Amino acid sequence: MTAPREAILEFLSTSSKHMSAKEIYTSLQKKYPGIGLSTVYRTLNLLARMGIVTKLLLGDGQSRYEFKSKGKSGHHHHLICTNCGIIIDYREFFEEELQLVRKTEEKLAKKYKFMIQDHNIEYLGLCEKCKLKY
Amino acid sequence: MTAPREAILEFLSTSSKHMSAKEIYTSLQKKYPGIGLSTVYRTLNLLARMGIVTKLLLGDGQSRYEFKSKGKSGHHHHLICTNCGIIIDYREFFEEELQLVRKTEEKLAKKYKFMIQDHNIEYLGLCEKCKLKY
DNA sequence: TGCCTTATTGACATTGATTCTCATAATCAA
DNA sequence: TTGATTATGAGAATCAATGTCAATAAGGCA
Ligand SMILES: [Zn+2]
Ligand SMILES: [Zn+2]
Ligand SMILES: [Zn+2]
Ligand SMILES: [Zn+2]
Repeated sequence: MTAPREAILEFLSTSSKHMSAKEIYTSLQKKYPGIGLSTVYRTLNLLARMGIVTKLLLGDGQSRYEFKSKGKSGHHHHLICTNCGIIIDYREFFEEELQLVRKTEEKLAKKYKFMIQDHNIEYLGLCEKCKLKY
Repeated sequence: MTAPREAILEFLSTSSKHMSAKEIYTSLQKKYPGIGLSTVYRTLNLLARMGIVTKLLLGDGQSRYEFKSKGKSGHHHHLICTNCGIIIDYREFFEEELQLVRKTEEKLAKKYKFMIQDHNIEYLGLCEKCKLKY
């Protein structure tokens, strides 16, 4: 763990969610001048490969990253407005939902001989504001 | 519906899945020379906005598109190898999953005042081959 | 049918996020 | 220290996707 990496990880783990690489880079300049954009990208990819952060692909032209906090309180899925791009983290799973995910993972692992490591579930639609404007 | 649009839609609806814009463009050149790459992109975005094709963001640097065939036999979710990128469409555990998706949609719609239009569910892991090489 | 308005097309240029390159600097185990 | 190894930062390069714009095509109407 080097200083730039710690700075990035520390920032991600305390910041609000779903930041782009450039947003992270800019935010870090204030407290950590001199850090390079390349390092931000490299570190984010590294942390993603290590399973410490999640890389989100939301179709707005840039990847977004969020710290993957452990435990039930951290894990969540996304509700995304296809018009304005707002992202809502929701954690109100049905017990059934967790059970089903586990069961599906098992079945898929067996049938397709995959080693399943993660899942993404997202719902897309229009948020309260964008609903009105169609 | 113009000729280029029909060509793209016809191609997508009969081709194998998950094609990138450039792959679609190249494939069409054979049967439909003269079609422009811009037109391919414009048409894919149009069809995606119309809900006729699905735009997939898989993190390999380019969007992929698949025809969204109606009915239970068409709708599916994805199992993706994070190492080699292979994508498996799975359709089998559908009844339970569909019920749960509907129930979750209702709950989210009410709580967050969203109008939910679609969902993505994907499982990530290592495929049979990539499992061995870690 | 012929005319006119509007939408679409294709070639090309441009943008912009991400990755690459490479010389310098930090890390770490003897 | 010392030398081998890895990480860094500045800038260049890549390349998917979008924008521009003149030329075409579509579609409505007399
Ligand atoms: Zn919105
Ligand atoms: Zn989130
Ligand atoms: Zn694989
Ligand atoms: Zn598919």
